[in-house]
Amino acid sequence: MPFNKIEPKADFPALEREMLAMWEKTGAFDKLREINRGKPKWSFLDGPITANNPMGVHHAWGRTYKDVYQRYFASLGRELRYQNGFDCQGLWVEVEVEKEHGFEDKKEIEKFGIGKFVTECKDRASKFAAIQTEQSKRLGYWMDWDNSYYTMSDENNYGIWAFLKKCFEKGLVYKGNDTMPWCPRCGTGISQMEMNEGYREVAHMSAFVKLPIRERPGENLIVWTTTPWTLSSNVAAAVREDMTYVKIKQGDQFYYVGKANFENARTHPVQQLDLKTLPNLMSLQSIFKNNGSFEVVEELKGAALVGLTYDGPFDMLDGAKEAAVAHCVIAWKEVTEGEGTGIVHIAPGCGAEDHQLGKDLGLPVVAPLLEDGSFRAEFGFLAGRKVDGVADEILADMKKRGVLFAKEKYFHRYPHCWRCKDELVFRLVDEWFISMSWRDQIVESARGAKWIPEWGLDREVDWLHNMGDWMISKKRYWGLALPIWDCKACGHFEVIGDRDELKARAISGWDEFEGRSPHRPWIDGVKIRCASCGDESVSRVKEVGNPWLDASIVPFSTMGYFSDRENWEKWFPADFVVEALPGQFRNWFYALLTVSTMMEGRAPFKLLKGHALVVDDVGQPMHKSDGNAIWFDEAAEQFGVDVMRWLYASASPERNVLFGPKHCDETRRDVILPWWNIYSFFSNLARVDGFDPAEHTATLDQRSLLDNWILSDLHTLVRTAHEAYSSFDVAKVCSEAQRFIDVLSTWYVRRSRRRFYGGEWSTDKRAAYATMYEVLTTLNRLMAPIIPFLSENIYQNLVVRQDDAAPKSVHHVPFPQANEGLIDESLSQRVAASIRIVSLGRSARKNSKLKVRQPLARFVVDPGSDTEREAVEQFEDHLREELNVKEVTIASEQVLKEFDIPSVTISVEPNMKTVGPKFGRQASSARELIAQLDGVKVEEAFARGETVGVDGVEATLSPEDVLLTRFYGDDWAGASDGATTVRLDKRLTPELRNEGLARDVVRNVQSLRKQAGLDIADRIVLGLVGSGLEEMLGQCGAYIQNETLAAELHTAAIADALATVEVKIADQPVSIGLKKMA
RNA sequence: GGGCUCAUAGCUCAGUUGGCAGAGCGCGUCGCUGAUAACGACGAGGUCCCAGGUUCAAGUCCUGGUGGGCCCA
Repeated sequence: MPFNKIEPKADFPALEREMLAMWEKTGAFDKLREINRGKPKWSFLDGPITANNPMGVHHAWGRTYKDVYQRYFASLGRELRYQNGFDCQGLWVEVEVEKEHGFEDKKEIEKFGIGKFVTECKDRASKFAAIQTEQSKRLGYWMDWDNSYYTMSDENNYGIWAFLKKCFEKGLVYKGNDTMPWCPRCGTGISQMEMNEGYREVAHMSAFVKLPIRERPGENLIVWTTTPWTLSSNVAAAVREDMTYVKIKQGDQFYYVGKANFENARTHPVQQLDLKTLPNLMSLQSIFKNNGSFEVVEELKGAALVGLTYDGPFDMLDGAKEAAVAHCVIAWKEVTEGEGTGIVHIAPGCGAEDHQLGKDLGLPVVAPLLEDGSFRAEFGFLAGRKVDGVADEILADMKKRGVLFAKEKYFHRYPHCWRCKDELVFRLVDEWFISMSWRDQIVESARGAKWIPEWGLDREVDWLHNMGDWMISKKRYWGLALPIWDCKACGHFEVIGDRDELKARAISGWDEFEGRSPHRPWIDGVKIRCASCGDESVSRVKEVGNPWLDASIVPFSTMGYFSDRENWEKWFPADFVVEALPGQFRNWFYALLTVSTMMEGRAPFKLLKGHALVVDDVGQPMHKSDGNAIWFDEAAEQFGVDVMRWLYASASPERNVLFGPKHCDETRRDVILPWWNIYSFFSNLARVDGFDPAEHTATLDQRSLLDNWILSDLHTLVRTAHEAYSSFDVAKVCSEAQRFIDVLSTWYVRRSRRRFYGGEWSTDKRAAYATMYEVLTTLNRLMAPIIPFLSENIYQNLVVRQDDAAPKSVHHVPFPQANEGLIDESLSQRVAASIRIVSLGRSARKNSKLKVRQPLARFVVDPGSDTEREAVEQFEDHLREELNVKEVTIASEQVLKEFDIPSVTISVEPNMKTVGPKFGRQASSARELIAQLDGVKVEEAFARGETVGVDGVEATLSPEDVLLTRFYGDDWAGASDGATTVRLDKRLTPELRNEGLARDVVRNVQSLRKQAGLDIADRIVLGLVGSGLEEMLGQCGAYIQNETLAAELHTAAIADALATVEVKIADQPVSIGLKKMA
């Protein structure tokens, strides 16, 4: 079948959709799996994507990597699992469902019904998994989409039970309490990892509060807080023993504060907000001044205050009773001289550090808040009030009672719920934990895998060492049902390891549960008998599990660990995992390693590769709320996914990728379009010429030097691509391929173009076609993992249409092997040299304002190396044509004389690479002295085999120590680069001048032909009117007629011209007119 | 507060064992005109963040800063 006619302006998104449909119709993916079935395995483990929203462009980076490497290993004949994962359970899904219903808090969920709510969460995850599946297909991501894993599956959930049971058996599961960040709206604790993501800068009304010292009437401590509600739970006041404090007298009262704190200028600790618009903070000193005159009466060490007792601000509330008797000044080394008063309000029930300190010192804990962030009944006027609305009232109340010293609006970073954006509070809660006492084992697992980049391992180990015990519970609804049955009667708890165990242990509720997924609320009805006290109403704890558990059991649950161990052993551990780096050290990677170490004592992957983030055009993180996020679908249809994939594949993995229209355009222009242009150039010619790849072949010795060169470079590229792909460095494949495309376009095709024109199938034409065909099909296969659509489209035309026996998809073709026999390093170097010399020639022309259109008599090359000399000899024709000269000559003494090339002046520059070591300490001064040498004399001396001395220094110069730069006479245009010098003869004979004029005329006529809408083959009558054209026409008339298909050439205006134009040629006005031949 | 990391052209980034500061984009000039809304060439553009130090020689090595980013506390 003939080759397709290729439109130069391609609609890539449309082309991609066509290929998608074709794959779908022909079952191309299934066919690939069939081809590789039973072959050596390559195990990829997919980190599940959160199935809660449609994909953004940022998801496409990681997925591009996943698909690229899968396609590469498939092309090597490896069997793959192709299993995609969806992360389904967790708060983020709940939040969206809540939003849909407009729920404000957990009460509304319970009113709505946990069962209905959980079902909707499930449905939402399924819905977006389906949407993401379609989007992933559009990305060209080849996966076994009917076999994706879902973290909400029974297999996955029961798998986690098994893990937790193991932890339990080792005594690592415990119920703990801690003061932790809590989201009052979501009614759940926020883990350390989650909190890191939620900091925002906000203003709070802060309070300076008086604490009257019981032992010393009239004397007060002053503490400061940005969270006045915590004052209700104050237990102690902390000072640093070695810090200096001042005692200040104001009116009839005395106050204690830190000396440095007292004197410090204060600032808001914010970075993002516009600092100029922030109100200034008053120093503590100024705050005193505001209250009237004062005087510092004494300086003392903090130690002098320790042990004093004081009256708390809310001792009258029932809830604070226990603390009231305990109020005392304690020593704490964390107290600072920076912000605050130097005396720190300690509320162990309202702050993590406070809680730790309280534990250490055995202080009572006052926990004032309920789950929903409201005050407990024992807190008097605050009872039932939500914590986020009481600051003003608390301040007003303290003011009324005279214990408020001052208040002030204060801007700072404060943690917020990463999902609902509400402010977090610190709250004392019971949660379930896995002890990390065995962290060293996990570290060992981490070390057992290879990490790219290498520092990833260090980062992970660092995290593992610092990580506290893993809080695995969440007081929510949609998630793993923690398999912990906790006996209310005796406090004994146990972990159930799987469904069968639960069935065996169940004494009630099983029948209702049977047939349900192990989720709330259905699982909650199953009761067991307490193994310790025999109580028969032991229920599961209410909590659900941390979602990172869900994602981390997958190396086991998805590979058949619990159902088909033999199969599991074939795929575990995974050969490859690739995910975005930031965050995952403390999330998925951490959890994966923890679970897998518990289950099998080793990492679940052999190699982990990480990459950075996708940010917008100007480097800012993409956020839906900032309006700079780009949805995947939009980008896919605007730029095409091949462009997107190339952009991602070519990016440096450790650096954030800037994604935006500008960068997509750049990628398209730099890579996709040049590649397409080369391809369409070939296909269109092949179509017209009736090229048949089976028939029009060429042996190596029938091919031209250029052919052998491009084949050499091609196979070097194949070799490099293999190395790069298999070391997971696709960016290198991209950069090398791009370099190849560039040289293919700008040299091979450019230089070979004419070989494709003309009718007969000469040996040379066959060679050109055969070579081009091999280059295109090979390069196409090479890039197929990166740009699967475009390469498929090209393959269908270049191969499938020509050969019925060929594999039906480019992705079924084995990856090409480098033919080392075709690689000729020295030929590549010679071609590179010829390209360099042409570039020098162009530079010389440019410097002397001699346009390429003007033919010149002679190009003289003084080669800088043997390679260049050979290049000039071998590629003389190319040099002549590219530079439009009549002759190319290699410089020699005889040549210089013969063509009257004047002696040149030469400047001398030191080559510091050799001069440095040789001159040592004197190198600097030598450098200047050398530059002043007479270059001609230096060159002559070298020519005689002598070295050259430099005044004032001892060593002498050899040829390799200096660079000599030549200057050329009036008749010559020259350029030099290193040791290479080229010269162009600037002298124009009348014949040369005429030829130049003729080419000017031709160019203008061609442009006029195009304007007039003539077909390439139309013949014309041409009229030229202008002074001084006769001689030129006499010499070059035939040439002009030939080039412009002018059957007639007149030196008079054409009477009924189709088009005319007035131009200037060699500064002379010329009128050109033409009409179509009848 | 501690650790890691980055800082090079207007932009995005290379720069290996220390040895004449680079690429692409953008910009400017020009060319080509049967790859044509395409393509090519040439050019301009630098306080290599700052200050010290080592060295004949520092973008590169060392020390200390400044400024960004990430992580931890």
